[in-house]
Amino acid sequence: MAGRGPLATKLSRFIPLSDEDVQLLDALCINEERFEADTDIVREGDVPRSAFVLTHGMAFGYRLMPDGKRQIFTFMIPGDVFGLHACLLRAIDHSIATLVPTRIATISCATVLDLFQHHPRIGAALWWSACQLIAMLRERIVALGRRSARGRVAYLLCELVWRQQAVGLAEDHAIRLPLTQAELADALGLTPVHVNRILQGFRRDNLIALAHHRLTLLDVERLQKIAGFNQDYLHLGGATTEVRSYIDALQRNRREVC
Amino acid sequence: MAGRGPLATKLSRFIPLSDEDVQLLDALCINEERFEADTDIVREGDVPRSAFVLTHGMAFGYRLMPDGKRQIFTFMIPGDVFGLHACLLRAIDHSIATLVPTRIATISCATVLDLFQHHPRIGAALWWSACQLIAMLRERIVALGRRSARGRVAYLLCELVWRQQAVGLAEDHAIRLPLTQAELADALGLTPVHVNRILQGFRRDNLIALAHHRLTLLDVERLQKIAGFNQDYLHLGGATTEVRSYIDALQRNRREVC
DNA sequence: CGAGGAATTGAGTAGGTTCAAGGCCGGTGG
DNA sequence: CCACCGGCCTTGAACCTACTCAATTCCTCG
Repeated sequence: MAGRGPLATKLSRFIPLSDEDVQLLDALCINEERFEADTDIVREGDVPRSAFVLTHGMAFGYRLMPDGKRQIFTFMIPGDVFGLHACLLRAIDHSIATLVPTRIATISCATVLDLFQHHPRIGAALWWSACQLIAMLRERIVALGRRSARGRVAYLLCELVWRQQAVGLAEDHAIRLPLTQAELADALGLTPVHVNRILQGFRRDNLIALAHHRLTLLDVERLQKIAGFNQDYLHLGGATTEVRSYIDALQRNRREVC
Repeated sequence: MAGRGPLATKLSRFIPLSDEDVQLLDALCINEERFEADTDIVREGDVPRSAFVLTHGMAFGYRLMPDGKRQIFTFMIPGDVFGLHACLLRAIDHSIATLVPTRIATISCATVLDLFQHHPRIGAALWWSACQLIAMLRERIVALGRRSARGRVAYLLCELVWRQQAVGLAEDHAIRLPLTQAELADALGLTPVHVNRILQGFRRDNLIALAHHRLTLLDVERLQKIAGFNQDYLHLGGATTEVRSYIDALQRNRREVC
């Protein structure tokens, strides 16, 4: 794990990567672009040029409504790949902005295709990360559609902590949370005022500690119960042995051809 | 277009397919399994065996909460591919059920991988359909998070009509809509009672006609305004010429290798 | 023709919003 | 070092959208 970049760290959750794989993934992240906090990386209507890997910092995907309301649908943390699917489209249908100073590596569409064609193991791992993205979107829909405000807040806090744990950025259920209550509200379909009241309640009940952009989950079990869910949807278990051996076979074939 | 199956019809929206491609896609759909109405095709916790193509009928993806509440996040119509991303996972995190008698073709995971490796144009088109799925999930999040109940209903009715138009199943903004108001409610995060009142209002305002499971949008423009959106997110415009030529190049390379 | 699910309607309620004001805190400039 | 400023957090009170519960009617299908 030592010296390994966040992308390799994240993908190795799914399937063990060879040294060669890790080097390749780390190499993809060398050419980083730096963005200030509160800056758009991608804007609705842009023509897709490439996929992105977030290596440091934090960002979010959002859309603005005609009346100015904002909905946030994803938070990106180090190791997250995004825009992978959009390469084929005419125009991006949403915006992405940073929350803090953030570094982003770009991967050209050609490189993406090359990875899928020539590096089955990495391709599979990227595919898996897309699964995870889709599962998170589904979970958000469930939260917004059928969970109470308390349940929504509990769910989002758990998700953010679990994801950061998966890339080694959390220690003992504590993470840096550079979000305002307004941003939490825009992610959860609530108003900032109401998010505030709920966070107050959680603090009073000793469920969380949250101050100075630092969040600690004090009672994960009870939070999960409030949210009515568990972390299965993040599919952090890694590939089954069948899938692994299948992918390794592909990888061997590939090498023999070359 | 004549004689072409719904999958080929849908994918050719994105990129022109060769006769060979069409034959291949149609062949994938020959082995259909038939399901009754109101039957689970996939259940939460199942081990993924294959991807699916819905060829006739209609289905939906949903999740049940511990307290029995249900959230529907996707409706599948003919031509839709699903489970494509799940092949790599240990367990499916949601269920899928039919609304009406439905036919489903299964595509083994191996076939999926083969399509991506050996048929770049089809692979790209499947990729595009995944983009569309993701975009629809995002749109649902926006709807549940930031649209009023009226806006949500208007949005979903438009989406269902537009999607059926894209596979030639709608005539003049009219479709078959085999949903109960309870199912609409579970997709929109509302109660059946409230959905009912909103539909009443839409009928009174001559926005829609809806009876006997047949829906007609009488004033799409006004509905769009109520929903505050347009159909860009479905990415029905097809690939740009650059993308097309790039994919065609891949296809040629592939052929030369073989 | 009868039965059961779906649609419809009404009345009362509640969870979350809106509006508005005040307090805290970190950063900046003198 | 302190004073000021602006953004964010916090709190209160009134309001409203959508929910709940319950009863009635309508369809559809056997």
